[in-house]
Amino acid sequence: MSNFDEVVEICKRRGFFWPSFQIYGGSAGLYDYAPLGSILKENVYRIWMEEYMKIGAIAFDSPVITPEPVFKASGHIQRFADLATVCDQCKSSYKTESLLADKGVNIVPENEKEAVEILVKNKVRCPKCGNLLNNASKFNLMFQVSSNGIEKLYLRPETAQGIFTNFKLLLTYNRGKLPMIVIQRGKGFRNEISPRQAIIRQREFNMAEVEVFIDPLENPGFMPDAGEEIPLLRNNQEEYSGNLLNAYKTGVVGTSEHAYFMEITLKIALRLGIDKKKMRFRQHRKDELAHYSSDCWDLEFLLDSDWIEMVGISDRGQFDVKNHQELSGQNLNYGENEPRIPRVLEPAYGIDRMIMAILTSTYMKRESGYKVLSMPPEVSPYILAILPLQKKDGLSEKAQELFTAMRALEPRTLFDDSGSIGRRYSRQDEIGTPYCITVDYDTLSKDIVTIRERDSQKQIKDIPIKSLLVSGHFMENPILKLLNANSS
RNA sequence: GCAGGUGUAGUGUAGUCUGGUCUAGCACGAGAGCCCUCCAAGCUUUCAACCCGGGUCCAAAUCCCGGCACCUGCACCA
Repeated sequence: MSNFDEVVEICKRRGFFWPSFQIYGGSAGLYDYAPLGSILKENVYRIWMEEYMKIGAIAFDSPVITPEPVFKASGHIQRFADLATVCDQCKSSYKTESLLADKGVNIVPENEKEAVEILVKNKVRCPKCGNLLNNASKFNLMFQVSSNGIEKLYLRPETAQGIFTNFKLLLTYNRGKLPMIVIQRGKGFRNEISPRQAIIRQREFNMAEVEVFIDPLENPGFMPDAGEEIPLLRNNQEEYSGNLLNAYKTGVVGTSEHAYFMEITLKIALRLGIDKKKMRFRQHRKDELAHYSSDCWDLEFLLDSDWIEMVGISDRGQFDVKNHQELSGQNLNYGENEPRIPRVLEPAYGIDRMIMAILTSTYMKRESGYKVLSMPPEVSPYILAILPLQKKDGLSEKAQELFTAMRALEPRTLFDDSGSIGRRYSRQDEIGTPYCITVDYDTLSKDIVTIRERDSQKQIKDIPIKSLLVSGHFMENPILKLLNANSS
């Protein structure tokens, strides 16, 4: 079993995620977040939002169902619906556009009919078997929603357009000032031909997008600190390793704002517990850039031996706002004396992929073979488990009593009295709970408990219960500092 | 979408080739209990599966067809 397979096995068994609708045989590319995963996902979103609010972001939330004109303006109707050609001899399928490009025909056909005409006229053959090709069919990567039959509606493939279409209102809200950072979390939908690798490639997925609106005439003043070093792979294949300030200064990253948001992104990934040794930034080649993008750096994560895109930080320039202005006829300019279209930098986060990165980064096996998810406490679904040393002699009841009191203070608290104490610790290790409180005979006589830390398996004994039953986050309890000092 | 492979309790698997004591075995898991003063110990006991539909046959987990799902490769990945 690969590392990835082992993590997926834990996730299904313990309840991080499950394939959806299994009683009807399942459906490709759709996953449920199970009880533990649902909490984990919220933690990821919370941390993401916190980091952006620290730099002044404002929040937004728009519908997933979106009328057609929005995607006409954004270019998704044209560029997101590919024409596909299938060889009727060997059944291989191709993107019609690239077949034509290979033949030296640089026309993007508008519809099926035109595509067939061009294919036949140029005698395009199947690259595999040499058969003459004569068909084309439209494959839309966006899901269309049926409605009254007049208005065409789509499920959004990205959350961004909801923000762009509200640029004017958001700008007013922001007292007319740029730069303006708008964040939105939510679902995105893409009709993937072949969804794969559990929650890595789904048809419905969780996104967290940021649109940074910048005055094209002014320096927005975003400048990275000399923070963590990270490998950067440029689109000319040159590799650079350094912090993002130097990456900007040496011209590896084109603008200071691009470098700045790359740094914020790296900071979030590290806070989530994703292994720095398994991350890199990679710049898109010109031919792989999205239709709206002029430059893009992905934060990638190494999953077994494949690099997976987690975050795309894309320079969308004036593309979207400009197109919405043209198509809607609304004035979307910024500035009174010298009206101008803002330009946009977009960090877009694939939350499900980040979750997979967290899980595979923090997964480890003890020498005994037992498995641990050593997630940062703020990320793990539960922070605390209350465990009686044994079930008998009133220990279970005493633990239950403490649990009820603790859970009122720290809701991310579990109780478990089944099996043996070792088994209970192990269960908590496997779902990433960083701290266990053990109720033993001293608890009955002296109201003191033992705290056990997940990664080191170290314990501190003789903790008075009343020092735990204090308001405020459990994570900030000074007792834990003691434990961390002891275990290091 | 194409080609090949696979599909057995919550998880991982045995059995499939060669149809028949398979009323489907094992391990982990989960539940109840016993035992136990700290890292999945042991004991008793319970729960739980042949992906779905059709066909062949006296008889199908096993063979055939269709569907669905998963895996690998190709293509796709805004």
